Amino acid sequence: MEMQKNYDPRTFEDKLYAEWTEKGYFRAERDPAKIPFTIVIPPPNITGQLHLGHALDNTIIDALIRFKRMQGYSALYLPGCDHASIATEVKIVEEMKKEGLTKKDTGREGFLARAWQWKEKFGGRIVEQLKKIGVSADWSRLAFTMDENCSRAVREVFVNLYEKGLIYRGDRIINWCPGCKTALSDAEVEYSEDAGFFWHLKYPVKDSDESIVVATTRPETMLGDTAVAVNPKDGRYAHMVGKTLVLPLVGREIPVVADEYVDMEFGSGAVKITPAHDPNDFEVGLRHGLPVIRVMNDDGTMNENAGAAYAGLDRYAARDKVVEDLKACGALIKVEPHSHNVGHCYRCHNTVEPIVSKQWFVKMAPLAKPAIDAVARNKIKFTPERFSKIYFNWMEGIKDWCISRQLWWGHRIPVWYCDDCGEMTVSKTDPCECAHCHGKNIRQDEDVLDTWFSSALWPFSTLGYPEKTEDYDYFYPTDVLSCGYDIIFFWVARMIFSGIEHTGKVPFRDVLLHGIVRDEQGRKMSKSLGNGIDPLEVVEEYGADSLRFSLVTGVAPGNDSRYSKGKVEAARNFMNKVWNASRFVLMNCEGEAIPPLSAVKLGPADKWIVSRLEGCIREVTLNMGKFELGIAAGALYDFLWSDFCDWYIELAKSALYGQDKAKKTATLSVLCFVLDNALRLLHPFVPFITDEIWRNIPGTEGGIMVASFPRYDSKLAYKKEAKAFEPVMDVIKTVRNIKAQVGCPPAKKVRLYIAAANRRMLSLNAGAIARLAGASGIEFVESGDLGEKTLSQVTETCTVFVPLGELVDVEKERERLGKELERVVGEIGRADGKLQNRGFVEKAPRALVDAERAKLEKFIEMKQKIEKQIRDLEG
RNA sequence: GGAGGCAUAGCUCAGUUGGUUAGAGCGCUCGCUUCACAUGCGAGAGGUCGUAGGUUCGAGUCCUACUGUCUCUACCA
Repeated sequence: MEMQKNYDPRTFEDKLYAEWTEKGYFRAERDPAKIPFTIVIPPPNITGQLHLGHALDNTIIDALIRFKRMQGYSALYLPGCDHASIATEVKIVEEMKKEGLTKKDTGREGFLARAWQWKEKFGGRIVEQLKKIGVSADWSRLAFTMDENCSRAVREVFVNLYEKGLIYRGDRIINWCPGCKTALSDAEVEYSEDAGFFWHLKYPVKDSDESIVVATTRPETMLGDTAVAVNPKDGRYAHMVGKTLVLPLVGREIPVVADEYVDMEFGSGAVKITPAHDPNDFEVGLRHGLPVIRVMNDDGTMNENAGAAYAGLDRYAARDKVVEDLKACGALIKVEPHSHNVGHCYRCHNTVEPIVSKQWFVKMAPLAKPAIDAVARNKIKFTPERFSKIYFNWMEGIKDWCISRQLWWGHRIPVWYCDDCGEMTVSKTDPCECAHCHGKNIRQDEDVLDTWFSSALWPFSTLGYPEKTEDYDYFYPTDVLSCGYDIIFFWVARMIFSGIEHTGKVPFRDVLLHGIVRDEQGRKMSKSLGNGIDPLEVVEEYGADSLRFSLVTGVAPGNDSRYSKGKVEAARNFMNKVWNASRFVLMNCEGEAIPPLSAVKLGPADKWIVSRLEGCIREVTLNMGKFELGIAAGALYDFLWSDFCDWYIELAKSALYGQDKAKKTATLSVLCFVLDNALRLLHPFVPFITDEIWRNIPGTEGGIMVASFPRYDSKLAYKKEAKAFEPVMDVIKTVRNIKAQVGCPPAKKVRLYIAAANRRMLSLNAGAIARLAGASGIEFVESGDLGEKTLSQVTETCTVFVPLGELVDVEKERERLGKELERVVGEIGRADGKLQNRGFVEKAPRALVDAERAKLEKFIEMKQKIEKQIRDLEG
């Protein structure tokens, strides 16, 4: 094969991917002779395109899958996409808005038709993008959260949970997004510290001069107040409990109640109670049988319960008017700035409102317990381990999960209401009559399920659940779940309790978490900052392998990382290095018969590199097993660049260009052996370049991705021999060092004298030493008494002497040093003169004076060194 | 309020169960158009491992406190 001088991934990546697909390398077979290894993709949303987070996800997973596949497992990487109910719906609504359309205009059917079109377009695009980065997923099993299988699983799970009493419908305080006009789960709310105000309000006691002061950050909610609460232990208010207050503006009479919830220390110690618009107040309301008065509409405007003066006003306009009116009637005592945490919708970022609403919930306590146990008993292991604490923390305090969404795109809730008898029919299949009265007047619930409800089933719904399919039997439970730590709550935790509840098994044994890929300055990538990186552009410029390698190198599990062009360039340079080392090996193999390693006699250098390779195989294998991909990749980088390229290839040149035919053949055999193994080790990380090169190595057959992963073997460790070879490298390094110290060009040939206790290894490799150190000849001596001036340096095993005359032309060197000394002395004079000048020292900026002093010191030091060099030269 | 991460070279980060002289990439300095590669080669400079204690024969690594910083989580109206 003719290899180009420079690595150019564009010439082969697409070609190879097509070939892999065509040959069916990605397809996972249910082979009873093999052990299955399964990872399901964290399904990307169909909302847009791939970002670096996906690239990282998929690089990690693909590396693990390729590793296991090469180790002989039946490795299944199961790909798919998520319908992303709310996220997609928001996007489609935005798109429609540009055309002047609303959901009302299209109606449910029309909207869903549009959504499916969207899915076709963007779902397909994501798949193409994943292919571009080399993902070896089994595309024949491509799944979608709303495809037939997954939808059936959703129905099955919903109905089973309902029948067990673990799904219920009720009026509860939920997070309402007035932008998306839907309920949200707790996990879907993002909090941020926003600047606001604290309004202190005075509520008068009925038929009395007394009053009670309460404070609020949301004054408009006072229109829905149905009580004021104080702590039962609070002596200040003991006499007030049971009295009646008159709610300003509204005129409603509300009681003063005593409740433990109230913190006596905070504020005035009295709290206004708005059961319909605050989760804590709702609980207080339940305990005291208070009315629940909802004063806000779904779109964030006030409703008729708020009173004629406010009905129809937006919540913020209503707030202003309420404050103004309270002020006018003297009920507003004071206003103070107050910053507090405000919840925002994770999709549209509007401020969410806690609102009482009739929604569907999953009862979490019974589900959380076994899910906690599974991790506590190590049936599921988090990597890094610290995330199990975060998981426990969340699971132990978990509240019921609000699963209904007032959206259209998603799995419609499988509940039908009967207009005749008023009963509910909950069914896995669409019923045509009421299960209770058999009436035909049934309507399906309008709402859909939280998108994470279906994602929670992903590891088994994609494998055929609830059917007991062959895939399910063979591949479930899956092995590793890898994703970013930012979706532990949304996804990982829910898969764990769902898997245990519905399949009786933990859905995976290992959870491998990675961090967030940030921008060069450490900021999160986001649309609003415009600092996002399109992985496809990186692939276009540097190739998929460089992107993949840069994403996993120097990164520890669970830690955030920064993307930078520099890192990708470093990875690209490494690819180029591998490319050229391979080119060197293959060029030298041309026209030669290469015997296997076992058929040749290995020299010291050969055993050294084989030993290093063995160590590398060991390190890579063990670290892949521990999910330490960064360490594994780093080990490969060092081995290939330093050990193989910088040392072994250079050492090999003596043999390759020498006269000893057997030695040359043995060297070629070693070069091929090491390259073959190194490429196979590297393949999980950088699949394209490794395959492109590997197939050209003499003796290899088929594609590298179905070749076997190298096994470490202590027979190849050659520990003693590798150690014995080190003095050779020490001598070479020492000579180079001496030359550099005196400014002798590395290529200039010098004679060497070596005093060593053990000469055998050094003399055996004299040719290599001469070549790599740039020596014209090597002579072994007993001591340093050589009868000529030399520079010497001591290594661990010997002393190296280089004749001074060889290093430099003494006359020329003396001249050069003289000039250098002259220059430095001049500089000293200049700097000293400046510093002697009082005006400069007193008036110039301090930093400038300091800098000048530093310069002077440096030049004086240089002068001394040069003078010493001249003295040494004179002898 | 609760929890967790991070703090190591100028910058970005590795450092696996505690164990020789703490590493890499980029940047910097010096020298190289050496026949695989200038996307390169050789040689360097640069670190009191955040602070203070403790455990240990031995601490970047384990423990405690503190400082700085980031994140998650709950929420006090």
